[in-house]
Amino acid sequence: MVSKQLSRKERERMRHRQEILDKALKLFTEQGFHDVSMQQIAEASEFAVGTLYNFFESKEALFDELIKRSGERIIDTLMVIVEAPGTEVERLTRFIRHTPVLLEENAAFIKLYVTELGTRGAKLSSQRDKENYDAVLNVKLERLLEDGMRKGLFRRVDPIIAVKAIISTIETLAFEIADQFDKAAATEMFEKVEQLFVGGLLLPEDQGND
Amino acid sequence: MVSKQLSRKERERMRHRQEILDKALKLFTEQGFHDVSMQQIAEASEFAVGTLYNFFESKEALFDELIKRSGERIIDTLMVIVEAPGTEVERLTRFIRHTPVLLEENAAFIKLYVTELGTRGAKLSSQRDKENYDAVLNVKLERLLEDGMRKGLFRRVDPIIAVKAIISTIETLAFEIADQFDKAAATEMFEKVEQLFVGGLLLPEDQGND
DNA sequence: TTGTAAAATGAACTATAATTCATATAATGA
DNA sequence: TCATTATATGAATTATAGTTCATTTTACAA
Repeated sequence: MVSKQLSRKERERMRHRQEILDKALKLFTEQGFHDVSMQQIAEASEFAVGTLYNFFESKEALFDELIKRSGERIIDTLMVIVEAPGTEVERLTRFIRHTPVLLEENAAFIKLYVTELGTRGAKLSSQRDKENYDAVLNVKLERLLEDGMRKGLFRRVDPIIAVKAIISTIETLAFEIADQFDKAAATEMFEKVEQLFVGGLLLPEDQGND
Repeated sequence: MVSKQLSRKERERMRHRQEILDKALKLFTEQGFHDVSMQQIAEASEFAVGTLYNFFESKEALFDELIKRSGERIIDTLMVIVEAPGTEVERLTRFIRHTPVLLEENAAFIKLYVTELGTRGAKLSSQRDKENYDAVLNVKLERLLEDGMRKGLFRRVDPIIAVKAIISTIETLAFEIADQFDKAAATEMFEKVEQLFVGGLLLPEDQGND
């Protein structure tokens, strides 16, 4: 919000920083946090190990930055979709259908996010961030379902369980196809997810509207 | 199948082996594969590091054994349930409802299984075993759903997606509660999962049968 | 051209942890 | 009791990887 005028040098530095992050993301995605060494990141980004430490406090700090950057962006996007105008059915539908777009733009990152921080495990400090994001998103989705039920759009189910089912399904499938991403295939896949959940949550008399 | 008559010495050795596995499981569950050292396992099981290597080729071999033992047993149990007699609705219901029982008997192991090998990641050699088990189980569940759809019991959805949704939801929730397991709470939780999926998959006219 | 500061370097240091193996201990049976 | 074998031990070895820092290189302005 503040800065706009960065000197050439500063911009250069940002670019270098980003290059390191990009290469690190690729490696972490392929091999996982533990199995990537700073040496490897240095070689991949064509800097010396020492240089990495000019940019990042530690290996974990580098990783955290990776998570924070893209993680926040993705969660923000989803948040906007969940809160957009429209009926609960429309909003839930859009939420599920948006996954392929996210995947297209962030395939490598999403794979990392899901592998290292996905609904399980708690090994890294950035796990905390992830949990905070998720908590907020989950609550919003729960509200969405509750509202939908109140209005008689959705069948009555436990909203907490339903949200967890939806999120874990999306994460799992997203992970599976993040490698060899194909937009058409992904779109088709998440339309089926939508059919499963929206079709399943919708009250019988409302089915076949879409 | 073969052995029954083990000498006292052999039995003793098996017991020691099992003690090591038990302590290792506990540690791996709490801290993850990478963050547990052979030293720690040695201390916990009250053997020397060298002794561990008399029982297991390597740290990874120890881990693999852990996965293989309980993993096979659990998958076998689930397989039996999926293939038991009854309508598709009953079989799917029993499958989902059986989770609390599994959790009760194998809380620590399930947590490990899900954390280190859960639907994501591919870091350890035992991942291969896990994938094989899962593949077989998934196919059986897919058949179950297909049969149910053919008979008009279930709404028509993509069975592959549906199975992945069911499995990932169960795994995620199982992981969440494996720590502080409470039978009653777990039972209630998985009844809700059942309502979500079975209630959602069931054709409208059949709802309210159970 | 040259002095200074910023950036980059990578060998060396440190820490950690898997694995080995010469040695000690215990069990067994003649 | 003693010889033999199996089992257990843990210090030493090896390997790996995160981190540091004295030195070099580069960028830039006077």
